[in-house]
Amino acid sequence: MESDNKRKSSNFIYNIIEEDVKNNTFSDNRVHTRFPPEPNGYLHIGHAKAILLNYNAAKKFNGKFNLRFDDTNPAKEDTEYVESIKEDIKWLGADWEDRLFFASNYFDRMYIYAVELINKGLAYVDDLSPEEIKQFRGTLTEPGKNSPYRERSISENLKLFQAMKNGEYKDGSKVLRAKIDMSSPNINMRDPIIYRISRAYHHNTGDKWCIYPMYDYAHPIEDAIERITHSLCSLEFEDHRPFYNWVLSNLDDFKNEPPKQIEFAKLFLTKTIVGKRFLKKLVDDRKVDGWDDPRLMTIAGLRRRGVTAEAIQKFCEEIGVAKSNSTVDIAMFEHFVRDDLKPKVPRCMAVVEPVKLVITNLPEDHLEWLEMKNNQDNEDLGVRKIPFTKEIYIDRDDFMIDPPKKYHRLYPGNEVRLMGAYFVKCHDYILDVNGLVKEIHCTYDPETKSGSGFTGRKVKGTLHWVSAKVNKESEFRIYDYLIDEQPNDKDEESQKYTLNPNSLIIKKGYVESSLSEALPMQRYQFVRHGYFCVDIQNTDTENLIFNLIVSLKSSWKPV
RNA sequence: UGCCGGAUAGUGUAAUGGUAGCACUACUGACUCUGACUCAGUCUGUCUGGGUUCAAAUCCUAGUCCGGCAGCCA
Repeated sequence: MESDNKRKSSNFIYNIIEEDVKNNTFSDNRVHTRFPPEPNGYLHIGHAKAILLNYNAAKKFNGKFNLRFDDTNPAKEDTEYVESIKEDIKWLGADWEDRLFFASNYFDRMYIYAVELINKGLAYVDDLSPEEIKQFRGTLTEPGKNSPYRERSISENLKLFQAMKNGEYKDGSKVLRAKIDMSSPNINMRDPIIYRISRAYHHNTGDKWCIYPMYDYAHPIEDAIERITHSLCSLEFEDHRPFYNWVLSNLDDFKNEPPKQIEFAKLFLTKTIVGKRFLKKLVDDRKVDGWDDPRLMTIAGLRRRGVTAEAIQKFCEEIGVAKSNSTVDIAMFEHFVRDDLKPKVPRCMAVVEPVKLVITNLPEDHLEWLEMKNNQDNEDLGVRKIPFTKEIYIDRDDFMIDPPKKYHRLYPGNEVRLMGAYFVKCHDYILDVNGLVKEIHCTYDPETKSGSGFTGRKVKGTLHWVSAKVNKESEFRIYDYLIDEQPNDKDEESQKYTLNPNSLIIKKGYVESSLSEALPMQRYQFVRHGYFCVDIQNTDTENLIFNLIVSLKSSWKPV
């Protein structure tokens, strides 16, 4: 739809690209984006925004999208993460085609470019210790001081840098720095370090290198080598942009059509922390069941929870993108999850907290197969049969002895509809020794059969139910937010948030017998409850495990 | 006390000098064999003060508030 398209197209990044295309800023009006993760952790919902933004920007302008691992710090990186990241991005639907790259594949060229900078008098080897470098850097309000090694000759720098590469110095004993301006008001321009010595084993290049380029130096080169046009990154790199441009403007290969760095605000969600430290600590402390625990907003966790890639895509499009930090209400995310699942999945009945209901005017061996549509909004999903018997289960909170006003469900003397079946009227109930309702006794009215067109009288409530005789026992994992209150950044930093002790509640109940053969990752709506997904690890069909994806909304508020 | 950003309903985001719109949330009501969905409606907004202009969310100016920056992390 045109208006739809127009609405989606309006964000400041698309506007910049559109302008560049119009002005032919990049030859042939090409557009080329990339997603550059460091393989040091799992991807989460915040990354999804960045991935899809890059991917959609390329797609929108008939451009290309690369996946590039920014693996310039072997101390923190691992192949395990490379694999999980590839899987997650593929699942999200961002297609890098044959353009999978690694920054580490450019190490040779980066070295040569560093030599070029030295030859131009734009880089020097510094022998200052880390502490000294810090001191010489100055502060936010005071300028830095030049290193005593700043004026070494080009030939000496060349020799020293090569020796660094050849492993002649200890880790941390020397660095290569860009020679810019120690008094710059932008600290990132105070002779930033571009190479350090580190003998860490690299997941890709092994022990070939003992010097590694720093992000600020490596990234513009990576982008330029891949001929990226628009290099999107998060807001905290805004201050780094001058150096990004400095690198490219001083390297002969990249003077033409250098990529443009554009910063945007990353995604924050209420009731959610996606910080790497936070996630890693939860996993390490076994507070959650691995990186793909359904309560985590990792891509893997969301996938296992049953959230669809389409829901995430739609959500990421709708939240838009801007330059101001903001926190999106988790309710918005949940809306798109429901919205996506609504027409797609079958609607069935499940009783999560069972209490027995006996239909006293039905014979003991009554078994009637009733036909139900699988999805009222999608006829393609067909119909199924459900067994109706004398004894059934309903959910405990659908019955009250002393109901409050406006309670539409079952109570003594009240009549409700059993979904897909008949009206039942409660005439009695039995309590157990603890005073808890043990059995509800009703009579049914055969004239009120579902689909019969009966209009004799109306009921206010319709209950879901499951036969007590023909059914499937199931486990329901009811998830809630991992954290109750939104912690501020400092809390996240110091791990001061409190975990919700009720983030996972396991309930045992019943589903319709038609779900007996449900397979892992199959999704359903359990009417009046929410959307559920058979757990991926649930290969034992004897014990079905359903993960709550998202509950249905409800305007019913018990007083 | 330095530099760089930012500020539009409760939340997120449009409007590129010309009717402040969309989505989510909340609340009303209608409908309902899901207290869902759907439909109808309501509440609520341009940070502040000046200026330019026929006309300002938009341009200028002075403030206020918020965020980021002093890793050999990215």
